[in-house]
Amino acid sequence: MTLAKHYNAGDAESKWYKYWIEKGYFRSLPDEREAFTIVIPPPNVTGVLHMGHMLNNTIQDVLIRKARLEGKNACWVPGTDHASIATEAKVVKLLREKGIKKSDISREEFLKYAFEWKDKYGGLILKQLQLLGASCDWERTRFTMESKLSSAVIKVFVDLYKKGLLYRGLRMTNWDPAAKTVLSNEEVIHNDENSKLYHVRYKIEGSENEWVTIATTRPETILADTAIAVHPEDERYAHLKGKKAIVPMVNRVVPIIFDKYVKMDFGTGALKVTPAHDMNDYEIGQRHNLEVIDILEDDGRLNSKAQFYIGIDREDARKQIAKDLKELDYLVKIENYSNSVGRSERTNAVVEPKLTKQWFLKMDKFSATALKAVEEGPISFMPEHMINMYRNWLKPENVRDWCISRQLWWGQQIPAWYLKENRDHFFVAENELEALSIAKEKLNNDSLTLEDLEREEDVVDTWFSSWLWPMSVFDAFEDNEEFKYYYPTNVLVTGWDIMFFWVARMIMAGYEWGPQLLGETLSQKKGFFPFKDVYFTGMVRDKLGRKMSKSLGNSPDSIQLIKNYGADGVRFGILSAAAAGNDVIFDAPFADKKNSSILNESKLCETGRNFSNKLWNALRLIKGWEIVAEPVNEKTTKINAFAAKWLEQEYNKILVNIEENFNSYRLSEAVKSLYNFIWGDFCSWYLEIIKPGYQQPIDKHTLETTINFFEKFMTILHPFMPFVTEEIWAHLRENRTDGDDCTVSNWPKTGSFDKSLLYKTGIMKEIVGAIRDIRNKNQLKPKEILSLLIKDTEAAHSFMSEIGMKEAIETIGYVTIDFTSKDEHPGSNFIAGTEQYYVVFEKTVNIEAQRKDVEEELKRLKGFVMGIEKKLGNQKFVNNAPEMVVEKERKKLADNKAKIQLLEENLSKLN
RNA sequence: GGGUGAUUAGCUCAGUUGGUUCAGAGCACCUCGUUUACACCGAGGGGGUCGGGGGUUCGAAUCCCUCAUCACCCACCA
Repeated sequence: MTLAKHYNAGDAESKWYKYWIEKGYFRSLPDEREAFTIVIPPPNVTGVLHMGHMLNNTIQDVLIRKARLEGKNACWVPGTDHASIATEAKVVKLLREKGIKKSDISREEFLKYAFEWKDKYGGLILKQLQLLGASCDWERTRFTMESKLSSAVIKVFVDLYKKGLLYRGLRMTNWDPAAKTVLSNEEVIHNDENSKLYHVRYKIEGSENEWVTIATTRPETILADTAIAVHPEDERYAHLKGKKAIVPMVNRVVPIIFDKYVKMDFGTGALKVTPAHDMNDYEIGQRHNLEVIDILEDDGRLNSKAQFYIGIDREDARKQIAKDLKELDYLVKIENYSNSVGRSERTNAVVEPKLTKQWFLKMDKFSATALKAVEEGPISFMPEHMINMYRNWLKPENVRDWCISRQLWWGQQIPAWYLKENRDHFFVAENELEALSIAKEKLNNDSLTLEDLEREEDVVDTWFSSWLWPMSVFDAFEDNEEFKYYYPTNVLVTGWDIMFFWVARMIMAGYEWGPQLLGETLSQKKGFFPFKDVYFTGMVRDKLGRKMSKSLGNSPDSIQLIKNYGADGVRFGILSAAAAGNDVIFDAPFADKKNSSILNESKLCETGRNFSNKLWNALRLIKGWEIVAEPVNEKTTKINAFAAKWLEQEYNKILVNIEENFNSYRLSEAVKSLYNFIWGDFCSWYLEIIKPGYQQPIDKHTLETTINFFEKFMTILHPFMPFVTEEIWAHLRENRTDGDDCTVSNWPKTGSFDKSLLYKTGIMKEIVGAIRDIRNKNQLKPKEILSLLIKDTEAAHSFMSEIGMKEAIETIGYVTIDFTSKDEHPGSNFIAGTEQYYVVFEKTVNIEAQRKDVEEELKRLKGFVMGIEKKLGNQKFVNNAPEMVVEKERKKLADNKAKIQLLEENLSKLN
C-alpha cells in the first residue's frame, strides 16, 4: 500500500471518531477500577463552539484520555446548560419574528415553543466538540433543565428553605428592563461610558431667589426626587438647615437633609436623592425616612407617578427633560462626563436599580465553608495564585446574599405557593399537594383547597441549577450508586471568569449536601467536595487583547480552523499557547472576514498540522523499507544498537518530564517537549542514523525496534493529538487484533535513564553539527565523504569506545574517522567536548574568517573561565554551596581550560 | 480606593525548589540544499546586560523593597 505524501486529517478524523464510538471506548460504567471523573462545564444549550470552549475542552480531553490510557475508569460527562436569560431572550426574539408576542401566550405555550426550539437547534455545540475529538461518554449527556436535574433543584430549594437559609425580601435589585427580570450583581457588567452631567437648580422653599444646584447624570429621575442631601460639615450649605427645596416641574417640596455619604468635592456638593432609582439614594432614604416614588415601569418607560413623559422610555425622557429644564431656566449647565454604566450581561440593556421583592439565599455560612475548602484543602487551584481572587471575593465583608429569583419562564419554577387572598402567606414544598397540607396546618384552616393557592411565577437563577451539576449528573439526589462511585470528580477545568458564579457555588453545594447524599462513612473516605483540583484556563483573547466574543466578531470560526489544520493541529496549537491561568492571545485567522488571507493564519495551529504531517512521513519512511531477516552487516548492527540504546534513554527521560508536567498541569510544556523529542530526537537523529542507504534493506530486528518506539510515542502523544496517533498506530500494527487501538493502549511506566550516555550523545550532536557547519562555510557538498581526524588522546579513545558511536557519526556526518597525532591538517578544525577534531579537505579555507571565529570563541571562553575561577576562589562559595555544585564548577573549569588551550594552539597555527 | 497578574529575542510566549552553558521554544529573519519520508522539508546561522533602581545571598530571570508601564478583577462614581 502506498501512502499519500501528506497526512489527510479530515478523513482520519471522521473515520476514527466513528470507530471509537462504535467500540464504546468513551463509555464508562462503575466497576472495580479507580474512577477518573470530569464533568464538563456545560456550555449554553444555544451556544456554538468558540475558542474558549476549544481550549477548555481540549484540556479536559487530554486529561481524560491520559487517565484512560493509564487504565483508570475514565468518565467525562457532557451536557448543556439551559442558560435562563440568554435562551429566553433568544426564544422571545424568535417568536417575535414569527409575529408572536410573549405577553400574548401562556407560560405553558411559551415553554412548549422553547423546548421545541431547544430540541431542534440546541446541543449543536456537543456535535462540534466531537469534531474536536472530545472523548465524552455521550450516553451520559445531561441538560440542566431535564426533569431529573430540575427535581434536584426543587429538592434543594425546599431543603434550604427548611433550614432557614432562604428568605423573601424587598431589596434594591438590578433590573433588566429588556428581559424584565432581576439580575444578580455578577450579571451586571460595568463599563465606562460617555455621558453628560447635568447641573440643575432647585428653588429653596419660601425664598425669593435662593437656589441650590445639584449635579446628576440622570435628570429624568428628578421627577422621583424626595430630598436634597448635603454633607453635614459643608459650610456652603449650612444655612439650608431646616429648609426645604422645590423639585422642578413636579413642584414637590422636599427636605434638605444632611448625610455624610455626600462628597463635598464632587459636583456642586449637593445631591438629589431618588430612593427609588439609585442604590445609595435608597440607603440614604432608609436613614432619613424618605418617601420612595417609583416612576418606572418594568420595561423602563416612565409611569404616571412621574407626571411628565408618561409612557416614554427613560433614555428618551432624559433628552426631553434636559430640553424642558433649559426652557424653564432650571438647567445651569451640562458637562461631558464619563461614568460607569451597568449593563445586563445577557441583553446588554442598561440596568435599573429597582426595589423589588425577591428570593435570597443567605451566604455567610456557605462562603465561609467554600473559602476554607480551598484555603485549607482539600481543593487546590491551578494556578495557585487564583486563590487570592477567590479569597477576595469570599471575604465576609464582600459577600452578599444571593438573589436567586428571576422573572422568567425558562428555568425551574420556584416551588412556593401563595395564599391567593394574602400573598404574605406562602408555603414552600416539592409539590402543590404538600404545599396545601402545609398551608392547612400553618393557617390552621382545613377548608383550604388548591384553588386558594397560586404558585410563585419566578424561576431560579441558572446558577442555582449549575451549582449542583457535579452531583446531579450522577443523579445524586435520587440516592444513586453511580454518584458514590464517581464523586468527587478529579478535576474541574474552567475559565476564571466564572470562579464565583459557578466554582465557588459548586463547592458550597458539595459541602451542603455531600455528606447526607454520600452517607457519612463514604464521605469521610472520599470527601464530599465536588472536585480535587481546579484548573483555571485563561481567557482567549484576540491580537488586541480583547476577549473573544460574538458581538466583536473577533472569534475565529472554530470549525473552519479544524478544517484547515485538522483537529489535532488545532489542539496542538491551542494547547501549546496556553499555560494554566494565563490568557491566550490567539491570532485569529478568520476573525476579520475581509482579511482572511494566508497572512493571517494562525501559526501555532499550522505548526500542529505540520507536526501531524511529520509523523505521517516518518511512518511513510518506515513503511517504505524493504525488510531482510538477517542483519545487513556488522557495522549497521552496531550503529542501530547504539541508536536504539540512546533513544531509549531519551525516551525514559521525556517520560519523567511529561509525568511531572502532567502532575502540575503544565500541559503546554508537556506537548512542547513531546514535539521536540519526536521531531528532533526521533526523526532528525534516530531515523537518520538507522535509515538504510538508498534502496538498501533494513534488518527485521531494527525495524521491529523502531516500530516499537514509534508505537510508544504514539501512546504518549495520543492525549494531545488523538486522531493522527490512532491513524499511525493502525498502520504500524497492520495485523493487530480487535480492540488493539491507540486510544486504549497502555500508558508506559517511567524508568531510569543513563545520564552519561545522554551526555555522550550530546557531544555526538556537537560533532555532527560542527562538521555540517564546516561544510556550509566551505561550500562542501553535504554528502561528500570527508576524513574526520581526532587528536589521539586517552579521552578521545574512551569517547569513541562507546559501541556504535564511531559508526553512527560516520553515517550521519558522512565522514570516515581516524585518530591522528599530528597537529596540522589541510581543511578545518573544531573542538567538541574537550577534544580536537580535524575535517580534512583540499579547498582553500578563509583563514581570516576562521581566525576571527577562534578569537571570538577564545574571548568568550576566557571570560567564562574567569568567572568560574572567581567563584571557586571565593571561600564562601566553596564552603556554603552544596558539594555537587562545587564539583560541577570544578569540572566546568577544567574542561574549559582544556578547550582554551586547544583553541590557542589552533590560533597560533593560523598566524 | 482594595486586589491580582504581567514586563525575557523582531513577534507570541515558556522558564518548576535560587545552583548543569540558564538565558530557552515556536514563528519571523539570513545562508545553503530538492530524482533518494516530509518544502506542511532538511542543514547551518544571526538576534536578548530577563522593564529601571536598590537589597538579601557564595550565587538572582527566579526571593525582598522601590519606581515605571500595561492588563484584569472587586468596590465607588451625583
